Amino acid sequence: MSTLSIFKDITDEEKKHMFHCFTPVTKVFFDGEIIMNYSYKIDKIGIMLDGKAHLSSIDYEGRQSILEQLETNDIFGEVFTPPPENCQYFIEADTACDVLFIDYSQIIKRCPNACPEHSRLVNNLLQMTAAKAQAMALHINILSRRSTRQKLIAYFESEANKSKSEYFTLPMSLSALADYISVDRSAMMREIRKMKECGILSERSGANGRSYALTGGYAEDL
Amino acid sequence: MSTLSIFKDITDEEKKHMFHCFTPVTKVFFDGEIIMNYSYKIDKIGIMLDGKAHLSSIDYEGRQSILEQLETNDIFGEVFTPPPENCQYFIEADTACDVLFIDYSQIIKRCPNACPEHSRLVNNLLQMTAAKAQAMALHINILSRRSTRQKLIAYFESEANKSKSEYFTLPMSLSALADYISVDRSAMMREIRKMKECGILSERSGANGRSYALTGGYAEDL
DNA sequence: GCCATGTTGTTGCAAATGCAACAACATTTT
DNA sequence: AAAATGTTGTTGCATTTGCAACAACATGGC
Repeated sequence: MSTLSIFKDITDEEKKHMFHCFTPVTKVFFDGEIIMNYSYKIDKIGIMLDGKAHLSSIDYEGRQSILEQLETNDIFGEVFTPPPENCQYFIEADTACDVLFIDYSQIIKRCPNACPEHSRLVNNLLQMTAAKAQAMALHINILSRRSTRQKLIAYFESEANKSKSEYFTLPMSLSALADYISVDRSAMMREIRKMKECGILSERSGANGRSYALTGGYAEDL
Repeated sequence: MSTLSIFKDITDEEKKHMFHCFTPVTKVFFDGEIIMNYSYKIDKIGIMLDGKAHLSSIDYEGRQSILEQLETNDIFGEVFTPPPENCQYFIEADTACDVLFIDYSQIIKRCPNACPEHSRLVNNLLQMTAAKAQAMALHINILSRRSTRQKLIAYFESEANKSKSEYFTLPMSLSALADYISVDRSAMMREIRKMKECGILSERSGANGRSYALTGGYAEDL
């Protein structure tokens, strides 16, 4: 897969020209900072140029869910993820982050200059949005499983696929994973223990933390 | 909101010109027909010109989920919703459907003719993909609720918002709704009954079927 | 009419889950 | 070093949920 980036096929020279059409703003955030607070009617979209963050939801009862994990070249914004009522959505930096902000309306309005860089940027954004849809589809696939074990297996399978090796390291803490798959953390821990006892999940510790692997035959297992 | 459509701001004359860049195919499907079977590596995207359909997932245990409801001007395809392993995905028509198919690769490749209609089409597709992301975000918001009641409330709230009236009619059967919110149908029926008893949900029958309404105070209710 | 099919509605029961509460441990701050 | 913070790991218990199985009803085809 060719690297997906907002400025793919756009040179620095062309960028300057493009900035006549809209005025992008870059900003740096530190670990733990709130990058964007989803109120209503913000039409700015964010592009993660570098760093990691996540989109959290907190409902009126204080329950937290992790809706998205954001890495380099991911996009975010209310245009893609409008918050429902009674819910607070916000992007929180997990590392230092470089973020580019653009007005969505400026992107999709018909460019009066008809500049080719503009349309190339829209093309890139389409691809990044498609990639976002893929990430969301994976999340839906996981959440639509009816049991905690099935959710874990679906998540672990996708991680195993990404890592290309049998073992994979989790990109987040177990607490965060529980929020991502939307189950109670203690229930998830209990289920992970059971899966280890059943022999369908194995864990090992290495230099760079712990890693896990699904061990064959879990498909047939209840 | 301006109507979102694949050919927005593109005249019939321009369409002909555009067809030099890529070769769209339209096809008609009948109620119940399979519009697209997601195997791997199909890069065609579909645009629902008219009609309704849904994306179903069936896992290796035969469990069915409804991942997406598709209406006029919605888009679909593996580029947005790649199927995981051990899972079968397919689009099934719920009514008669007119569908337009385009190769995704033909859309995103740099247009050698640099035709303005092409970039307008990409612009439209970006907006349709953003709309798709919004629909998926809503689904994730519903599925991330921890109890059946919370899922139902989240779903009903979104339907109530759409209908602008207090009462709303369900766009699908209760069986399909259970698949969409990923809970057991009998458990869902049980919960709906309890919600009616509690007085947080009311149902009425009219000429065009049944409609429901959330009645105040459900937020505080356990 | 009759049959096949699909939806709605219900129940019992075993199992899974959420919740609350706690302990052990690691990491960072003061 | 001590304190504060966050993660991992555990348990008991009440409740919710999934599952299987069934009945009532509507719909469409023959």
